[in-house]
Amino acid sequence: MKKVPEATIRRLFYYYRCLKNDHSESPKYICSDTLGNKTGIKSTLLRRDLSFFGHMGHKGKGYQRDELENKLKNIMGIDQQHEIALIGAGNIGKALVKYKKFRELGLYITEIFDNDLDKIGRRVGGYIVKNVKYLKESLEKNNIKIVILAIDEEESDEIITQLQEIDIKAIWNLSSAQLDLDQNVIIIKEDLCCSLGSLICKMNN
Amino acid sequence: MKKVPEATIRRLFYYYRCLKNDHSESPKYICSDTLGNKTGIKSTLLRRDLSFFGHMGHKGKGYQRDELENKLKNIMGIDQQHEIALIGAGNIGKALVKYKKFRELGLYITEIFDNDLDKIGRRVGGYIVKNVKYLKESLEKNNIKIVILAIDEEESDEIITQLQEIDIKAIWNLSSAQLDLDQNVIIIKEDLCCSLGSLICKMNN
DNA sequence: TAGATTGTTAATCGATTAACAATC
DNA sequence: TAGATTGTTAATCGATTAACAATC
Repeated sequence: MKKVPEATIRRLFYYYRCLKNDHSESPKYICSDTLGNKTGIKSTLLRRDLSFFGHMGHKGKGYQRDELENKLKNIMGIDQQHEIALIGAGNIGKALVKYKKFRELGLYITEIFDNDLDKIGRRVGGYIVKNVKYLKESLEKNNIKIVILAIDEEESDEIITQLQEIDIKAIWNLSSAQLDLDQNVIIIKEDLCCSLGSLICKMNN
Repeated sequence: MKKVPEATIRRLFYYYRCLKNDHSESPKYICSDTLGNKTGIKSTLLRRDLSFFGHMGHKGKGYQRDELENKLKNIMGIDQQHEIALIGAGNIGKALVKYKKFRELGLYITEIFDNDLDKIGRRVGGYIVKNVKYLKESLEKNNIKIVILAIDEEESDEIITQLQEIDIKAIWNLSSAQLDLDQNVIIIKEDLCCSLGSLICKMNN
């Protein structure tokens, strides 16, 4: 099978969410034009995206809603629950713990770590913030393979060194730190400062 | 002058931040190889990016640090302060108000709005949450042209209609709502659910 | 059969990389 | 002058779009 492009992967979620949120249910089928309009993605691109995963539609009819929703869920791996560890119990970290929509996707933050003694031991969204020095031990014990990194730059070096020693599969990096880990750890970087900065820059250019 | 590519704009901020945070100052010049390594961007791409804005470097020497930092600041438009309005005083919104790094860039959230009566009137990070029905009035009065949208999906339709009537320049859309506004409003969408969802999807593919 | 719509192939567009002449 | 490094041009890569044959 051909390699699925990065850009396609990012769009799968939009298709999925649109189907999930659209409870009008009644027409059993939805065509690429309709789903494309709702998600703001051209229908031809949508069809191409979906075709990477085999024949998902029905010629002359469109895509069967339930079927497509379930297939997408399965492809994205959110048909099962995932436990996630959060490193950094600052403002952003705390907001993420309380963010309901992750849970709707079966994504649960069940461990919270920080290196700030003021934060360790406190309760955030029902979980007690642990000392980051127990990170490795705790992730291995609970078999957690996904990490959200929401630390401040100042704390980063120490924590990045620790991360290198743990067998994790994926990191959602919300910090400004640049991670140079093992090739086979999936990393998505979401740099809020950079994003807002780009907005101002675009305004100016 | 040639149109600056989207991708270039996003990278300018990395170059800028790297220079700003690197207080080792001592060598007056930094070459594209060094700055490229620090930011994780190939030096040839970096040079191409910068060249869109004229001759920024000095052949045989590299880029003069202060000069480049200031030019970038000027190009991005963060050499002056910007006031920003936040719509949505939920978990994410509150975290953004308290986020120090925006202020370091001269970006200040000075108005906060919500449509939830429980939130209106409360204080978040020193500012009182206003009723979103005063949005237009308040932004015009204070001449605010930049909006951060951090609302829940449920509230979105009403608020988006309101946004259409206001003369704003840029929106940083952290909600899952799809905005179809005037062509000349700059919009950057940062969809946290989609981003974390893509991470799980990449793990699976 | 006629109409609708998918899935695929080729063409286009945009972004990155490689190569290197210009020049400090 | 020799070495270093920029800025630019051409080549490559990857993503989107247009066109359309296949088929329900």
